Amino acid sequence: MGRRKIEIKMVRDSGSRQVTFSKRRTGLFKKANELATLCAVQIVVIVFSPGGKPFSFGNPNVESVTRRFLNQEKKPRVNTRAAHAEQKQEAKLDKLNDELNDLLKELQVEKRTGELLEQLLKENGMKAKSLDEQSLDELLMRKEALDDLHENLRKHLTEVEASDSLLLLSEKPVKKNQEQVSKNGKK
Amino acid sequence: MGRRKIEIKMVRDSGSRQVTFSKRRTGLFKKANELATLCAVQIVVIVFSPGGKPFSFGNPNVESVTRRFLNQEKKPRVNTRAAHAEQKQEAKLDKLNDELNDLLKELQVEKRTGELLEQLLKENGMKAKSLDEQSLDELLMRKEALDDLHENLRKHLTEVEASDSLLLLSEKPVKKNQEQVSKNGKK
DNA sequence: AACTATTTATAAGA
DNA sequence: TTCTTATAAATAGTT
Repeated sequence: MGRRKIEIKMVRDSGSRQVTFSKRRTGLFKKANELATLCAVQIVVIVFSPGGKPFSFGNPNVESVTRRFLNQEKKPRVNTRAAHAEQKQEAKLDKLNDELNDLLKELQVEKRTGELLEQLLKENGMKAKSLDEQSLDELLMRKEALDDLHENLRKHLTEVEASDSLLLLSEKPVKKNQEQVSKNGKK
Repeated sequence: MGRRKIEIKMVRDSGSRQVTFSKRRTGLFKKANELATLCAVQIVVIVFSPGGKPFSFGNPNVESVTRRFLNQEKKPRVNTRAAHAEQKQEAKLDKLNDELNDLLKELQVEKRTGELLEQLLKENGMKAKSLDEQSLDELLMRKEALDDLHENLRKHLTEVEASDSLLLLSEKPVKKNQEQVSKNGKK
């Protein structure tokens, strides 16, 4: 049977998802290592498994490359100084806050779905009857709507962040001889 | 002539090395994005080109994941005078980030519960049978674990809000859009 | 963990 | 940099 084409969207089954994660993490790290070797460049890959366990790869190591990235990004400073930096700071907070709100929204939807499912399950169990078409339909529709929401959220965040997260990070301070352009360092 | 096998060692010619870098960087970021999408995980890739130019990809963003990783590694805090304000700001960002991670964790649990319920529901519907003791037990245990997590999250959020979060959020003005200057690539 | 049928990635060449 | 193409590599579904 071999390999089959798949859609790039979250793998539903958690078991399969874990397997996919393991396989692809291995492949990704291998690719990262090849790139580092072939081109003699510094690289870092950090990924948290579905279970929250951290995995990382770094050439020559995670710390130094991360530090280089965080530090060198503060050079390209525009001259609006404090005002500019502050604006970026706000933008960053806005983003984190937006993410929080989006997640809260999604969590709410997820909980409602869970409640519905539990309810259906209980009724079904009590009556020892099978589900009717309507319930299944509603269930599937909710599931789809939820998946779409999640997908859109993820895509959106990736798009936005990928394009200017660096810019935001670049505003990071660390400039000692500057009054107080607080930002975040790595902590 | 198409693709040919190559040894994984530094490419001598700088021109070819740059070409190889560009192609593989694109491929690597694509893989990272697929992994993030397929498994709904946080990931960061940072790489410096042969010319020293930084490129990065992050889901949901570079900073959040980097912070999460560095935080868990536990870092000693360098501390000096002028760094006070900066530290404060940093602490706020860390808190927001922690909230984000907590929510992500809860969402994950919520989804797993949803999966389990859905599965049980389907099986039950197909077999037209009632739930067995074991399934109910597992369901209840999951419910409890979820409730505990939720409770902890609530406490945490309350704590944070009481101290800084609200102040922080209220401080920032209305969200203002800023043009995105994509300095270094991501894709 | 292995096994493969296929899909993807990519080294060369233009 | 972008495209084309022959092949090398990665990997989804199974066992």
